[in-house]
Amino acid sequence: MLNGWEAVEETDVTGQRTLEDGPRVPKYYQVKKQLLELIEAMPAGNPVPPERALATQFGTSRTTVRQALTEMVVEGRLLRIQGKGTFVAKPKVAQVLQLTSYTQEIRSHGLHPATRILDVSYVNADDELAELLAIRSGGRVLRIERLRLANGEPMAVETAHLAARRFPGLRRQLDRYASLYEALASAYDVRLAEAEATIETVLATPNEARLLGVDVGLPLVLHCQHSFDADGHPVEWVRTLYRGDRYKFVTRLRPPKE
Amino acid sequence: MLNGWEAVEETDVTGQRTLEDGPRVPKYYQVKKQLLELIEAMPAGNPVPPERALATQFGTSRTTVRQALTEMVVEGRLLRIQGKGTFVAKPKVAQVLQLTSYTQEIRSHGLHPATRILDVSYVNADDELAELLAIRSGGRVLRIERLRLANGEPMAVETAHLAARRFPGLRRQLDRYASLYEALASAYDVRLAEAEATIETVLATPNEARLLGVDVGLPLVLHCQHSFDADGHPVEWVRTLYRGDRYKFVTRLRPPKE
DNA sequence: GGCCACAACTGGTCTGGACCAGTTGTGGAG
DNA sequence: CTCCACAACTGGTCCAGACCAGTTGTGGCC
Repeated sequence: MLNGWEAVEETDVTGQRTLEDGPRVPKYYQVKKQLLELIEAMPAGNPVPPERALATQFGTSRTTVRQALTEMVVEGRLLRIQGKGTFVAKPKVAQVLQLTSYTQEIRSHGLHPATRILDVSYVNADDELAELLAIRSGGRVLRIERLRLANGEPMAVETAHLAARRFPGLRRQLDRYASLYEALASAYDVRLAEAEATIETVLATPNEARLLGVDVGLPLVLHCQHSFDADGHPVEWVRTLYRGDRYKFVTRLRPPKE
Repeated sequence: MLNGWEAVEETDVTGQRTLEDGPRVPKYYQVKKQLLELIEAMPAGNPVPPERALATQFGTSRTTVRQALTEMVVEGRLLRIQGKGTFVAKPKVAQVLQLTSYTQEIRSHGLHPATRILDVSYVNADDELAELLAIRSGGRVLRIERLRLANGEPMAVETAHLAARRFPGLRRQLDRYASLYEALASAYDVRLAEAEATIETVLATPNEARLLGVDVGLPLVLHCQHSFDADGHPVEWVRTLYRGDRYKFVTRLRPPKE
């Protein structure tokens, strides 16, 4: 009777019952279905019963409950915080795939954007990066690592790479302007005209998990963007890790050119 | 000595050793790092030692090894088949986000495309679908569910929805042409001009897992596409589930219109 | 009321084991 | 040689338990 969860009627989960006359469905998936029904009418932020209570309620092991909960966390339906509990998650943010600044994008969702600089340093380009930035192998590259937040909450880790030779003194210019794109436009008269991007699923390393405030192994969306100016010269290569549980992406499609 | 794996020198995993003077790193993550090194020089298709052998080799439990392997499967580095074993996976297919047919797209990767029709039926549109297709709520919609394969291997499950009223007799026309888009062009003089798409991470349900030949809970990429003709009228709404371990997506970005 | 220690609670990791489900190999019979 | 039954192997699911790590509540002291 601690949180009132014990008062919920006990549900028997029949692991062997099929959903659609097909082969057996895992027991944890049955638990997931029932949990989805349970949270259906709950507003974002609403607490969900603790794992141990759910295990008792469903008459199953905590491992099985955890597996169901984990899937719902990955899909962005639940938010799990060690020591605090499990809560119904906010809807995903729809990120438009276009060349715009993070700040503008987040503001368009009515959220308050913030950025924390994690590291700014010069590194030497390996073969791959050199080719992307059209510099010689080993050339100097400015590397800017940033944590992107919305309403104080980490949403993405972004690492930008720009050729030092093309943008001399850029590191110092960063202090004068509100954003990298503003610095490029004002100090170097360079604006992004086009980019090529790839998107794929990766899992959070311990480092990334720490930065984003998530558990190790949570699926992230890796977005790598290769940007060009109006003359077609490469400007930057940016690698961004978005929380897969917090984002959906929107884009416009056209037929291929002949 | 069954497969020669026992001859590999035993590695001691120190779960408490930190990677970068930060907090502890999970033991399974250490195992993952070592497995990544192990498979680094292996070609696609190469077998990986069985879980039980790896558990012995690393001096850890099978659960811990499984957790590491699972992450590598999710990331598309390994392919796991029940009863057979675990193998180094093929590189991801880079899918360009544009309006083109599945067949053309797969062929451009030098793979052999195939499509299996799972279901073709008329359904009544709910409010949301009706709005997407610009028909009244409850109106008739042709629903086409297909399994997309490459070299005989399932890659995606696709469900297209089109307004029956706009395309009378489309169901019968499907038998005359090689693809839906060809049928639309030839029988109705309709070509897709533009589409709006969303992309997000979901996990395979038991049904989807069965169709795609993967395990329940594997992360998939959900791609929902709302397509229009040259006059801006909606043509279709398509929901496609791609294997997140097999695909990366490519797109072109431009600045937003003022 | 504020502070602190401790207990109780929460989720995260790991162990060992049992059992299920799919694949492959082996031996015997025809 | 082929076929079949069975054993051994593979990965998938589930259990119970222990322990770790973070959060919150409680009671006692000032």
